[in-house]
Amino acid sequence: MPELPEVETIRRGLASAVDKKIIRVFRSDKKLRFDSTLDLEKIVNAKITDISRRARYLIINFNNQTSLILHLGMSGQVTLAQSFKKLKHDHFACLFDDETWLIFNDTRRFGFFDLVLTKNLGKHKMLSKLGPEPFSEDFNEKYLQEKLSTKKMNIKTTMMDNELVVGIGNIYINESLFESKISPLRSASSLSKTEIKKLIATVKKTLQKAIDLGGSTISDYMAVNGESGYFQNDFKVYGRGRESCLICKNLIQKMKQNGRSSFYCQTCQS
DNA sequence: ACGTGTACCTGCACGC
DNA sequence: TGCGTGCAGGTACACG
Repeated sequence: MPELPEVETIRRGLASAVDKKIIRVFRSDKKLRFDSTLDLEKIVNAKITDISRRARYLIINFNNQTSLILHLGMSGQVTLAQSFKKLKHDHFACLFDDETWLIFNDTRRFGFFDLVLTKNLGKHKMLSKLGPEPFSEDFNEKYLQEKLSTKKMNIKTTMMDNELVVGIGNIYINESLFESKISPLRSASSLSKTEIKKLIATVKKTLQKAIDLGGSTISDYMAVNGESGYFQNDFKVYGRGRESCLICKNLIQKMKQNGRSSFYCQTCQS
C-alpha cells in the first residue's frame, strides 16, 4: 500500500499517542513477512516517547530503550480507536492507559513489526542498507549523478531502489517522471545533469504535495482516523492507461517494467 | 556486481 | 452464480 507520503501521514496522525502508556498488547498467531519471536511483553508499562519514520518504516520509541519497527507492506493499516474488535486481519494492537487502542491490520501480510533495543535500530537488517531520505540534503544532484552514472537499468526501476533513495514507490515514480518529462524507459545513466536536477526537484515536489493532501487512497489506504487521502485525484498518469494525457491529449501508455506497471506519455516524456 | 524473475498473501474486478 | 485470471501503494532472495 503505502509509499512515503502515506507512511508520513500515518506518522503525523499518531502524534496523539505520544506520552501514552501501554497497559496491554495483542498479537495474532499469523505469520507476517517474518516469523517473529519478539517478546511484546517488554513494552507493557512502557510509555511512547516519540514516533518517527525512516523510509517506509514507522518507528515507535519507548521510554525503556526499546523501539517498535512497523512496516505496512502493501495493505497495512494503523488506526487509533476507542475499542478493539479483533477483525480478521488485525495482527497487533495495544491498549493505552486512557482506554484507547492502536491497531495494526494487514490483509496481505507483507508487512511486519519487530521490537529492538533503540540503540540497535541502525543495525536492524531492514534499516541498515537504506539510502538517503528524499527530503534530505544527501539526496542531491552530485549524489544522484554519481549513482546513476553506472546504472544501465531503466530510470524508473532504478529510482525505486531503496538503497539509492528511500520511499519512492510505483505511484510517485510514475508521477515524478511525467512531471520531469523523462521517459521511464530511459537508461539511468543516460540522464543529463539538467534532467537529474529536474527529477530531484519533481520527486520532492510530488512527495510533498502528496503529504499535504494526506497521501493517495486507491483501495484500502487510510489515515489513522479512517479518512482517505486525496492525492489520487491529482494523478496525471498513474492508473490512467489508455486515457488521454492532460497536457497533449495523446493516449497514456501502460506497460510492465521489471514486473511493475508503468504509465507514461510518449509525447510529453522523452 | 548486475539483471531478471519469483515468492510472499488476500481480495477484487473482469470475462466467460 | 461460479470459476479462472490478472492485478494491486513492497521487498527479499535465488538464480543466470
